Amino acid sequence: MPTSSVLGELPLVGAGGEPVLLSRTLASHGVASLPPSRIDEETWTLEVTLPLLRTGARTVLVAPECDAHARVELHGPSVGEGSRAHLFAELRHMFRLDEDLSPFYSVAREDEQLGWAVTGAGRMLRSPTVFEDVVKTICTTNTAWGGTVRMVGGLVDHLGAKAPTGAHAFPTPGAIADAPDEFFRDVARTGYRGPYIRTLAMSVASGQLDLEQLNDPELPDEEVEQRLLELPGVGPYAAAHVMLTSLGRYSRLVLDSWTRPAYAKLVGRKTSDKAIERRFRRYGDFAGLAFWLLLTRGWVPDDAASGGSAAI
DNA sequence: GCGTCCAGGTCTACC
DNA sequence: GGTAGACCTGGACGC
Repeated sequence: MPTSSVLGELPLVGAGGEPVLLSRTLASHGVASLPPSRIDEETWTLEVTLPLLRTGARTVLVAPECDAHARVELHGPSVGEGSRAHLFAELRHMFRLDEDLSPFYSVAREDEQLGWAVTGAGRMLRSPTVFEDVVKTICTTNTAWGGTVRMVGGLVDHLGAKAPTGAHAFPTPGAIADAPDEFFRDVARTGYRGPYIRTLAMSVASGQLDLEQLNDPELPDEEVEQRLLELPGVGPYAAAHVMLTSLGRYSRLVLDSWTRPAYAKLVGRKTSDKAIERRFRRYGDFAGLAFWLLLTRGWVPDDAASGGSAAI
């Protein structure tokens, strides 16, 4: 076990003063658990390796402390105040603590199927960058989950900056752009997705493409979706997934090989995509989030989601 | 152990 | 605009 020290507290409260459930946020979607993150579903802790501002990376642990905040621990040697502030800024970004989910909770509170969510569910854990989330989402397309884990793990373990713990951060666009064809084919085994990921990384590394601009709240959903669909390897599923899990845009429904059967099981019959979209239209800008929450409620036992300290 | 088939989402060519 | 097939890998299955 690496030596560790307490770095500080992460408040579990949204921008509107609404509660943030650590367990629900960590279990918000599968991509959140891909390297360089690791989620322990016994203790509801997040271990993640993040790049520092200049060089290197550090591994931090976010653990339940009480309903009001989580405890943040640093693995390995201590860091200066600048790096500490940077790591906290990254964690606040990942937990979307700048987002006010109160408008959604106002809708959910009136809905018998979603009322349970107002205690702090619905907050999607995101990566430090949109680039990371887009690459990970491309790695989820047209493959089994094991393949996604292998591809992302390959990128992280071989191209990401190394922390003193031996763990690696997610690689920079430049590191991915510089990787040879053989790496994508023989190591990460990304298959036909290799050229997509590399082209994307080259565009971002060169400055030709700024994916982080998609965080701009002034951009309408339609434009965000269009810009995502223009990226190599990103189709309707991937665009909806990035909008939901990374960009805080909840209007699009993620319709894929898991959500369609899961919804069919829930309602007892197969339903067309258009019919599903019609049924969730009443949730307006939160249609995608409502759909997602209905399908994933069982991912966290209700007793584990009842309070931050309950999981200890 | 080997070969075959299938699932998975996106892209491209074709109608 | 809609459709078919290719892309690539891992897993399941039969022999």
